[in-house]
Amino acid sequence: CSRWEEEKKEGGVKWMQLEHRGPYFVPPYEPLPEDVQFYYDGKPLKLSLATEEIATFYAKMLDHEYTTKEIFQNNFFHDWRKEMTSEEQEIIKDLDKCDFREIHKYFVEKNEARKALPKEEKQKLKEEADKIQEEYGYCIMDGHREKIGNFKTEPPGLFRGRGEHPKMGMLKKRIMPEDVTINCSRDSKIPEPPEGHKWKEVRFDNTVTWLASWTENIQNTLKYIMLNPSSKLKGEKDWQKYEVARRLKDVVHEIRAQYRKDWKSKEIKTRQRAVALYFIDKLALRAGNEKEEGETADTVGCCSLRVEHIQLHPQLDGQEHVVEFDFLGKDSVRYYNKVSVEKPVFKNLQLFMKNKDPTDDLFDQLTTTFLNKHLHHLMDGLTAKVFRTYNASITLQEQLKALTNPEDNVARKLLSYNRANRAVAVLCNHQRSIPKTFSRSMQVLQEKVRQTKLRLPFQRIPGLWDILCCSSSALRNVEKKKQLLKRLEEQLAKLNIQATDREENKQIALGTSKLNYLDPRISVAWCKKFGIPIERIFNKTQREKFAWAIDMAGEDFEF
DNA sequence: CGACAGACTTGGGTAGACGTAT
DNA sequence: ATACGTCTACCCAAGTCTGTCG
Repeated sequence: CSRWEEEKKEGGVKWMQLEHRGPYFVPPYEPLPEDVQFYYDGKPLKLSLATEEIATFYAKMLDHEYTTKEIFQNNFFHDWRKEMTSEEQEIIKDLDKCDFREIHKYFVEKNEARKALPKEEKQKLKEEADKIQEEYGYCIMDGHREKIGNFKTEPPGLFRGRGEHPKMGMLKKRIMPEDVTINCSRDSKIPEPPEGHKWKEVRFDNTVTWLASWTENIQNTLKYIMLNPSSKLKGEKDWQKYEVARRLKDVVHEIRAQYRKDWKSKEIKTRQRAVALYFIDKLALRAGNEKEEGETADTVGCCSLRVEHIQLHPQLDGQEHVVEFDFLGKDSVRYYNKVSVEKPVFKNLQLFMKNKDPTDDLFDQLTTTFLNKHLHHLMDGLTAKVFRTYNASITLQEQLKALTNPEDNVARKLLSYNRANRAVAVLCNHQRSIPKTFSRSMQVLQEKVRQTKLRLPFQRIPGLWDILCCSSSALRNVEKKKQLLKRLEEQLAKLNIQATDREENKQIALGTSKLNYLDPRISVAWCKKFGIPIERIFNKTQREKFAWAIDMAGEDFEF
């Protein structure tokens, strides 16, 4: 455990020593060959270098649906024109008259050519990439060599947010060393900017964890280069997060009693806070900070729910006091759920919605700051998102307890694990789009099941072999057959489990909860208790990220 | 306070590495 | 050995929450 339990630093200090090479910059733009042309109004037009580069961004995206969106086109064209020479601006006035198809074709072919490269060439490219990773991908922090999460600057291109993003298509500019702030320790070997360039700033701030930062031009916010999750720094933070969630376990009953009381408060503000907290606790909703309108896609969380996002049904499908939620959450993922709530919650919701327009805030008196202030006062370090961590982890633990049968084989136990994981993913609304190859690969699996069944001989005639048993050689034969049958049956069971698992997982993403919400010590303990090798549930990256938990948790760990 | 900047976690999508079946 | 499907690593956007400033 030593690595995870070294000395605590005071006063927000995150490290004593930090040395690194700075970011790796994406290579400069390579002009198109002479014979690849852009056409305007049917006629070839030679573009200036900067204009051409931006044209290639658009050309590369031609077969994406979003280039057909008006917002995307307008944003792109507006930003593109800004970078044009005045001569180009004179000519290029209508995006519809721009023909990028030849450029598009050029990149498609270039891509295919790269894929078709001989093995040795590919090997060479990989070695070059590895060399860059080796040189720029690691830093020294307090004497440990640590992997960096993202050591490359982001390449220029066209911004594509998620959902109906008002800024889609805008030009994301190339990051230059002059944009980059370096953070490292004063006495370290300070990274050299690329030849002929200088850094925006070099600072020595050991109260933050980032190695470099720059401001991106779309939202005008900072981007950082930080450590990989496998690092000690990130691991300790992660551990801390779960310890806070475990402390919530001790007081959550009091908190629940409190918000039930608050449903009847004289203050509307208090009632709103109590109902919102009920949703955050029961449904694992996100806090829902307010966002600047028009700057991002229209998505909401709990505190920013609007009247139009819920419908109240006094009765529905034999249940009472049903709230029907329908809204776009983080990443514009739809949250749709019908929940039977306690009567005072229902009554309060009716009250909050009275005389409001659909676009009015449901919790008009509530902000995340106000909610979190209250939570702070209930428990040290408590914020809205801790409820998600707590409920996810406790659900996994309970589900594992309920679903795991010690008599089961490994495959069955793993199915139980995945089902427990799935229960959490459903709770947290972690969805994915159905994989493009899903139905085909499902068919392939079903066919395998069928084939295996066909190979099962005599399966429905028990005792047949006993009858056939009349000589010693026949006996040996029968023994062989029995072995074969057993193998086939096991294989069949395994395939069936695999098929079930895959079908149930069609629209559910397990990764996010596994990586961010489930205390890994629960999984480690489960593996130890039931003799499952840890590799069966955590891949290499996950084992690296959760090294602290694998080190610490015994089979009797309780969240 | 309320807006805003800053720092850090959480999120889905996807290219391409990788492993497996044929 | 190769084709093929799966999984991982990476990408970078989009959240949460804290602190500061006027």
